[in-house]
Amino acid sequence: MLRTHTCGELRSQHINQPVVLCGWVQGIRDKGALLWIDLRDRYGITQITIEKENAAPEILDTVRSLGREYVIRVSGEVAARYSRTDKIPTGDIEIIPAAIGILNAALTPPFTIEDETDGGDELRMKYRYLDLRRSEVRNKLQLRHQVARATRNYLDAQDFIEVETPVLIKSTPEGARDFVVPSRMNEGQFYALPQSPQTFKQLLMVSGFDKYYQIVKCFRDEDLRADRQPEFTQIDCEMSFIEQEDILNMFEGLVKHLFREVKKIEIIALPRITYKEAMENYGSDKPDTRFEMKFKYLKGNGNDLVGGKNFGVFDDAESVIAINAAGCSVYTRKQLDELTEWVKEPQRGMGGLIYMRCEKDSYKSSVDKFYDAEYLKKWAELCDANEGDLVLILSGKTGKVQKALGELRLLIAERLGLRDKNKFSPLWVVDFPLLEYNETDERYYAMHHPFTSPKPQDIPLLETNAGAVRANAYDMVINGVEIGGGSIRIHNKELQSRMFDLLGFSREEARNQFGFLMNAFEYGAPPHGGLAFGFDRLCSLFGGSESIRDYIAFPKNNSGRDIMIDAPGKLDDKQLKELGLL
RNA sequence: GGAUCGGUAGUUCAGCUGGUUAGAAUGCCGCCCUGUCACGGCGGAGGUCGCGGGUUCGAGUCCCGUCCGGUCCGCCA
Repeated sequence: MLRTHTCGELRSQHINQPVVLCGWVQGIRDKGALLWIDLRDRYGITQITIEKENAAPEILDTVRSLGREYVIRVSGEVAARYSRTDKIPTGDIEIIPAAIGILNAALTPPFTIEDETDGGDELRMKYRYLDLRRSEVRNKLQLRHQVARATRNYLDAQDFIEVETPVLIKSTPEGARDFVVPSRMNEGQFYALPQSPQTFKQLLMVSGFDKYYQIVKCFRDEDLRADRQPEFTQIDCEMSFIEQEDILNMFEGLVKHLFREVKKIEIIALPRITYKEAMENYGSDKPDTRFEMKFKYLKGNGNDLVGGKNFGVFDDAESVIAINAAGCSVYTRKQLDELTEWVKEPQRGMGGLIYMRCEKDSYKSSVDKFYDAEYLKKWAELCDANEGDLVLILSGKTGKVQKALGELRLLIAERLGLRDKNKFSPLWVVDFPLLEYNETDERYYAMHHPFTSPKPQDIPLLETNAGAVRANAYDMVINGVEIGGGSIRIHNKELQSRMFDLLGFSREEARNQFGFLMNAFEYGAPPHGGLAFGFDRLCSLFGGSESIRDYIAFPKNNSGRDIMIDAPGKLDDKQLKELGLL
């Protein structure tokens, strides 16, 4: 060992002990007759103090040549500090060096290695190995380690076993685009990297493994976002001889365990709401329930508080839905115009925004011409709106209005400071639809994936009204982020085969792509189901960050590039020929 | 595939309706300082304003194209 201690562990009880430390030069403060070196490693910072008058000439020579981020080895004695600090845990002591050796020189780094670095994102990514020296970034990876460890502890205690599944598998057209890998030994053929180990974990259930999990890399060749990377990590789980209720309980337990171990927070309960309720109340299948601001239906959902006044916008609308932006009656005309423009943007596509300011005993709205005070009062009552509140109203086709108002709800909440990153509000969203109709392709797609089991009572609907069939599928949502999702699977060959029919697979396509799974189902497949958590997202949620990138040691940028190693890259002709690609 | 914001010193940014020698902070280099810890003080070096074209007497600034990066929509079973 080159060292006896780390830079984070020496305290006053070590005073007078001889020690050897290794680390990086964080900074040098030269005070003339006195000079300090901050020595940093993963564990902390320890101050090295040199009194020039009493120091050996070799030490002074060495120190003169030091720069930031030099790697050095310091042997000396622990001393009590003349002036202490409580800014760092080692602030009571310092090292009086007997010798300082340079283990390696360093160029001046392109950005400062400090918590408040001066480096921009791109530069930090290019020199990610330097960025990772910063405690802020290192702490995020340490948090990730803690979450992984706590996950394994919990699942291990529940008799789950971790099994690795292959990374070179077969491409399937459903779902996300696959990353593909050419096969040299099978010219013209390709492996695909798994979007998830879905079929393998189901096969493990057929094999009798009962309770499986894996913290596993998955790959999707789709465009990136702050919370999406082409390779990402899932906590992938599957269980046999269970029903939906068992899964929900088991993984409610996992999430509570993680919050307890990692965040020291007790989660009391995870409410469950149906997909339908989520859409009706929040306009989203991943509602942020840290705050209320639920939808109120002026029209639709059995209400009609707007009819018969010859206001075409409302009369022609399928739904008229409102939210109460508490305390926002002070919004200026300019602010409201800006919100109106926002809801009219193409991705939301609303015709406009109607508002009602609630003042003392009176209401002011943009539709005063059509609706008298009595009407407005009824609206206010429905929305629980009181003096100082602002009711925001959208109208149109139900689904579109829900979606747009859901986004508006989040925007208002953000401005009101209701999206507190230190508050956590987990819930289950259950009873997702089994299928989703795609207008362009004129066919149904599986909302979750084609192995999801319909609710038994809805199976007859498969022939008559397939869009209304609900699935035994569930998502765990925390603070408006989809953290995990799963389903009870189909374990019966006939039902699976019917599902493929419904999704427009020919018998042959189904056999080619998933024949191995269908065959397996003929050899005694147990009832089973499971779910997968987005591990990177879970970590960023715990860390209070929107972006998952800092929780991944070496992430890709927005274009799917690793700018540090400059990947992806071209292959030379020899390699291409070998792979049969030229 | 689309929208939008950005690219100026090693770095993070400012730079007005186009006008003399392009600024600040930080980092870097030198000198001074006996208790600093984001040390402080004084001085210095450091720029093809992403790239290409255009408008103009004159472009960091305006226009067109292009490359790179951020965010969002589509996409992500």
